[in-house]
Amino acid sequence: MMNGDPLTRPEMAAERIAVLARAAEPGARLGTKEELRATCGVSVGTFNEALRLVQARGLVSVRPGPGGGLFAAEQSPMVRLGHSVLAIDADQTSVADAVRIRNALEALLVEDALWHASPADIAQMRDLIGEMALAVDALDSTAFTRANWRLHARIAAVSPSEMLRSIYTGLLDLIESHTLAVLPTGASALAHLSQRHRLHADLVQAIADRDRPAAQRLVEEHNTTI
Amino acid sequence: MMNGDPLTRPEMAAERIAVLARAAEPGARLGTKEELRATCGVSVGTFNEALRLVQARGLVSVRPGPGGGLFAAEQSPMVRLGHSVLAIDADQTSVADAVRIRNALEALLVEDALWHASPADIAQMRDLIGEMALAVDALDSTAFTRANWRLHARIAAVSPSEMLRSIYTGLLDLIESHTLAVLPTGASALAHLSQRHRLHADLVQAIADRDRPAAQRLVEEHNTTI
DNA sequence: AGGGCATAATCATCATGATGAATGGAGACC
DNA sequence: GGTCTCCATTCATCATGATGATTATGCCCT
Repeated sequence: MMNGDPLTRPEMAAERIAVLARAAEPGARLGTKEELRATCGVSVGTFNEALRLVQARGLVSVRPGPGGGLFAAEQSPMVRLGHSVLAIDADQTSVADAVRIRNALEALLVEDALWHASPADIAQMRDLIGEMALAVDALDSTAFTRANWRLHARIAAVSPSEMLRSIYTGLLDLIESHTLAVLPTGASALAHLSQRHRLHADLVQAIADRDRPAAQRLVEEHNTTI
Repeated sequence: MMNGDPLTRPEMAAERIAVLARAAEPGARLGTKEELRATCGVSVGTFNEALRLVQARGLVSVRPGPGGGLFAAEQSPMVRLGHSVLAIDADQTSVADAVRIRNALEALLVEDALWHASPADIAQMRDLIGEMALAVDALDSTAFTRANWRLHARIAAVSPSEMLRSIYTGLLDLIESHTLAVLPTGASALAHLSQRHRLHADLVQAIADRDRPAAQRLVEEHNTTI
């Protein structure tokens, strides 16, 4: 199933069905299961496995009864978006891309936090700022980075937009999984961590104060300095 | 498979396996197919269908031989991102959200176009600007909007970041599928379309001139006026 | 014309058995 | 110790048959 692996028989059959479904008008009848199974040249069980795969992708629907069988379905736009993300070649993906997109979305999330953050939300953000401060004191840049990510995830959680949250936290996850190995250490790290901590504390304060101009300035600074 | 439909037997079994896989450490052995099939309480064929589903989601891997069977896999971050997008409840998704996220990404794409657009790319953008002009003359706001979307898709296609392109065009697709029914008509539309056309033509000119400040100003204007 | 019923088509799921391939581990040999 | 072979384990795919559910259509009755 992963890029580069040879396709299993059900996967090949699924791809065959997908090609037929995409070439048809939405709602068009593709044929009975038996007819399509013969077209794919696989056994009944293997065909059923393939069918599960293409149904899960929203490409076909299946009906019993006279005139029944397989019908081309139109993937909903959300499903298309999900599958286009799944189809991204992981080898062509850089952390820099993810960071860049994430930074573009940061401003939206802070905007949402200005409007939607409750006192309880802000208290939790402050807890995380406290954890970041402990990490600075301990000169532990790994712990600092982790707390920092948790702070950003917490800010994101305030947004009422599920789509925005999902995309953002997915990107954060991707960045996390690639970044832990290259964290700065040493005396210069202390100044950097302190500065970074200050920036985040000021950001949370701007959210708590509902101070949009300050928040926007801080996001801009956040996104243009590492 | 869609939200709200009763789960089929293979889907229920797949969910059961997914729960087990997520609860385990990556790489941990979950058991033989036969053991897990008994746990799920389904027939062999149904279990195999379920297994295809969870394998496709990157949650398990399967090995033959002594000590073989099912193993918990760790979804790659890209796969997690794709599935989190797939899991977004379509009923909770608004076009306004999609537009907002798309606008945030627009600046990145224009930035990429400034650096990566070839003369051929720019010529094609200009063709689309020409189509938009024809639509203004014909007072056809549907055709204008379509040409406008194609222009944006064309600008996006210049970006070397597959991730950015995929997310952006998926959002554009989502916006397209929801928006066609509410386009303005009438005399006021002419002034609006002309202004909008002018804005896009200036944007393409800024890209062609590699004029970053102008491009940024135009994106900002693009994103703050409808 | 509308509603209900019967029939046929088609699918969802179940059950069973078989062959060939892939894998890991143990034992034998150098 | 390293390598190779053999054996047992386990899976991938195939084949066949069955039952019960769902669906569309046609016919009959009111």
